[in-house]
Amino acid sequence: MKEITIQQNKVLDCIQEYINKTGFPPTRANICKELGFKSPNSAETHLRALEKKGFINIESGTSRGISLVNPVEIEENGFPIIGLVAAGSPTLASENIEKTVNCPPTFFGSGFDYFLRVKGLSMKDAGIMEDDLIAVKKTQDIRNGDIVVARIEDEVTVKYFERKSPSIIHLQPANNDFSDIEINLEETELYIEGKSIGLIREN
Amino acid sequence: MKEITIQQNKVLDCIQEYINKTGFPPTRANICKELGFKSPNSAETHLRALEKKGFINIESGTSRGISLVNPVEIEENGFPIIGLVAAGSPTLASENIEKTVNCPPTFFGSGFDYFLRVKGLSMKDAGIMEDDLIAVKKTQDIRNGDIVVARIEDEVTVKYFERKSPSIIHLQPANNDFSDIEINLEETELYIEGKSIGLIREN
DNA sequence: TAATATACTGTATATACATTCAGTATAATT
DNA sequence: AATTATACTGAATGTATATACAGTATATTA
Repeated sequence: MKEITIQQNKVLDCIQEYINKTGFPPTRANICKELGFKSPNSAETHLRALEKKGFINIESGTSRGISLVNPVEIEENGFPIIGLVAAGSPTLASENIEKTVNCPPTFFGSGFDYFLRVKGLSMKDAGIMEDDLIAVKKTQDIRNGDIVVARIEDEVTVKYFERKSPSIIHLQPANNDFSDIEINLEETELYIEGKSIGLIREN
Repeated sequence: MKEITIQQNKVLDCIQEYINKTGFPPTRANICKELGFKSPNSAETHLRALEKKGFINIESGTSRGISLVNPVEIEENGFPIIGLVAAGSPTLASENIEKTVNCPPTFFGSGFDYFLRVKGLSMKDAGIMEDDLIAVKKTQDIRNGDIVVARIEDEVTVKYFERKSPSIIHLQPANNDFSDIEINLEETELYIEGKSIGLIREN
């Protein structure tokens, strides 16, 4: 965005205030009245300058055809999106972070830690589709039926959690094309990264 | 807020969409073009009715002097959640708003207008489950395969959109337990409230 | 039965508005 | 020294726009 002069900034502010106050943009005459100009051409030339510099759009031949070009919102501390790779643990290392999503920490009721981008359709019948973002809360407080992010040896997967016995865990997909994974904790290492407490889909 | 007729609701939606699209309110002629009216007075009378019922303000003698009384979505990045009721149009009237969700307007790429809480499982195979919140963008720019919020006569539903011929539209569920809805536009009134551009699930 | 609200078409018109042209003047570039 | 951007006044003009008026028609309310 190019430089802006003091007068042009006044005009830009004037437009913003006018829209906030009335709900629609000002005419040239409105701007003149607000800023004390005596000729509509004073507003006109400032508007042309603002358009040229990319701060506003002007719809030609249209009354009040001014629209603000909103600058990109400031990216505050958002939540990271982590890609779910077939092998490897989803770490918060920066190289694994696709981008960050700006939303309140309490977006899904209780707090969560990161978003995980889902690959595959193994949880299709639970309404979790390819490329969905599941909100993951890092916790070991897992109950039967929870959707968990589990790491078996080096492979990360999203499944329903079902404890059959103290040492036998079933990880169940929500898709008939996939089979249950039975894990004997005495033979195989299982680590629960966390559980899904919400979902976002960007179409 | 008083009752609103279907036609008046169309005009209200039209105004909102126009502002979203252009940044400034429509003229009478703009509304006529969008909704297929042939006389500017058609828009005029609807506007007067909407003003009388308190949905809009009209600044007399002013071009494009229409302002929305209830621009809920502008309030601090809060987007309203509207319940999907079997009968009736999802309006932004305050009594229909469950609560508001705080998230950036560009959360799903392009802008959207409100969240609709989904009832039933007719879009189950598209990963849309009961009580999910779909992000609805009010628009008439619909393409085959889009997930739309449609109103057939007085019933609101979420389905895939498929235009079979200029006057035949299929609304397809994503669930084998449900059947396609075939609509002949010459016999049945169909109004597209908007399309789904994203989804949020709160577990 | 009369009155009112809804839902339109169609014509007409005063004016609100965008936009161009003609100037004046100052400061910053090239 | 010439050009360009900024910062205005003032007048003129075509048209974009609001809005009234005249109809037609149906449904609802008092």
